[in-house]
Amino acid sequence: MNQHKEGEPDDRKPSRKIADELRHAIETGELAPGSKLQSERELAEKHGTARNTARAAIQLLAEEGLVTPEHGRGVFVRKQQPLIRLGNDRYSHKYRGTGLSPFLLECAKQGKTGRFEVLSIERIQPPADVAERLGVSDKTKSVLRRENVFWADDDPVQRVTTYIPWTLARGTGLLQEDIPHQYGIHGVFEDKGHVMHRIREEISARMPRAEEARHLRTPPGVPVIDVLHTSLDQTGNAYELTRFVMRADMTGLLYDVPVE
Amino acid sequence: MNQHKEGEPDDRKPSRKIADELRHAIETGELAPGSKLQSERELAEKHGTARNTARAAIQLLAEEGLVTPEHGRGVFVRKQQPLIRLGNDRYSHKYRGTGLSPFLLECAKQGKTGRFEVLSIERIQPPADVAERLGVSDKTKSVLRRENVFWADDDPVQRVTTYIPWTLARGTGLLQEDIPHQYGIHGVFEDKGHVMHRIREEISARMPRAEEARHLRTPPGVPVIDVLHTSLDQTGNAYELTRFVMRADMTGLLYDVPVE
DNA sequence: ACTATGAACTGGCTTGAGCCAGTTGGACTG
DNA sequence: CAGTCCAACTGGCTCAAGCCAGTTCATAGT
Repeated sequence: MNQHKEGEPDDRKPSRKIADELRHAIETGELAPGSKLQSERELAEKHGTARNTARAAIQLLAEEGLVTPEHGRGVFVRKQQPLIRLGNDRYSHKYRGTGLSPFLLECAKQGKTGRFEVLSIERIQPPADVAERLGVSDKTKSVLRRENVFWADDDPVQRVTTYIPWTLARGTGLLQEDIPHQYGIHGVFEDKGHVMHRIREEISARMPRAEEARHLRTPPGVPVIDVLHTSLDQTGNAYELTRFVMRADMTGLLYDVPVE
Repeated sequence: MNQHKEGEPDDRKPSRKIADELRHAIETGELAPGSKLQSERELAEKHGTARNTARAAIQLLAEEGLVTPEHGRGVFVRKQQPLIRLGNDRYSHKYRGTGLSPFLLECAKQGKTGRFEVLSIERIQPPADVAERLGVSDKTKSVLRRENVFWADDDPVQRVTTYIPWTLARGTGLLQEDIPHQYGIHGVFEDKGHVMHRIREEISARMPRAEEARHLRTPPGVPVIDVLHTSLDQTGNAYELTRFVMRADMTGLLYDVPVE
């Protein structure tokens, strides 16, 4: 149980020592996922340290994402749930016109109820990175922005922001809230001569901004995956851009693509 | 500068108040990337709090990835560097046999010197997820594992672990340390009748495990991107598997793929 | 011109005390 | 029996003090 070799002086800081011991117990399954740790006060007494020190140890584990403290209840070993995997096939032709949403299908596959919520639909001035990728030169309120949040049961899972050049979006009904995200809108683009031919997705990960953490209710120690998606038509023209900000503890990505 | 509305009582915790003020200064550019914050002791005195409280504020920002404390030097606003973007075209035929490595090319593009280091090459018993995806049923030391670390200048950037069924790897020279990662090895597979036809990549993000944080020297508040790559031949057979663990503050992914 | 020393700064970590705010479950009340 | 209330638990946060360990740089000694 104790990590240090006999004979050698153990010069680890007390907080690290407690953290190492707990981590070891978690990794060996001695502390099962979902189970409750000893309370801060108990840990402190057991190791002969101040409560602050036990607390620091727990924070170390929380930062690694191993553990989630819950105010008034205790500290729990995080159980990693199966990820909702969004694949590049979510834009596949096979879904077009079926009314099926890959996100909702994935939720169903895991016995969860998926839904989405429209935060806002506005005609705005695009941020620089969006304007650049959409090739929008005139910046004055030239894009339609639609902001959705997707839920699985009672957890917000991803925030989806779609940008569409206003010239494409005008008079299409895209302002209506009952169009289920981008899965229902691609017909509109085809009517205007833009058939989705390729997609380009720039992926990065980071800790959530304060506002994103509020929206997505991410526990501490959970990063987000940030996907900047661009839809290209046959001529390589970008006609639609979507930014996904996804909770990394609930979602993942899957690409199954040909080698070119 | 102060975030709270006049007249209303400001019931934010002192640590959050300090953090909010600093965050605001960072977001407005008042505190430029790379610049040094006031010391913990100064911040504490300025806000009339204990040093612990100023310290807690800084830790909040560090968890968000806005700031990096450096022992003995100070706390600095993190400057986000351009990401080294690895695309799905890194497996493209255009690189085959050229000796060019997309990773090293990306480094060069940013004026950095890329190199790689071989941690280990061993014949081992595969972990369950690897065995499953490779379709290896006999688990006894049936795969070759090769572990590399890629560097850009003096920063470790990604840890790359390649698994190859031993039946494929035997007698191929893959045990040699001077083969530059997987970029040089695909010819071997073609000799054995496995031409790379599709790739399948499962992507997730998380905080680094303690050991990964040591290897990659990730500052606190920096997650890793975890990519499980599988190479498939014409018959859909998985003949090679590679796991990338990448520092999210230095690397990103790019997929430019056809819609099928 | 070089090197060694050390003071004065930085963050890292701990102590032990206290109060606040959610949560839980049992006892008491209608 | 259903509800209310409260004690005892949980983590959240703060204080004021102290010591340790890196870093930096001016100064003193070669």
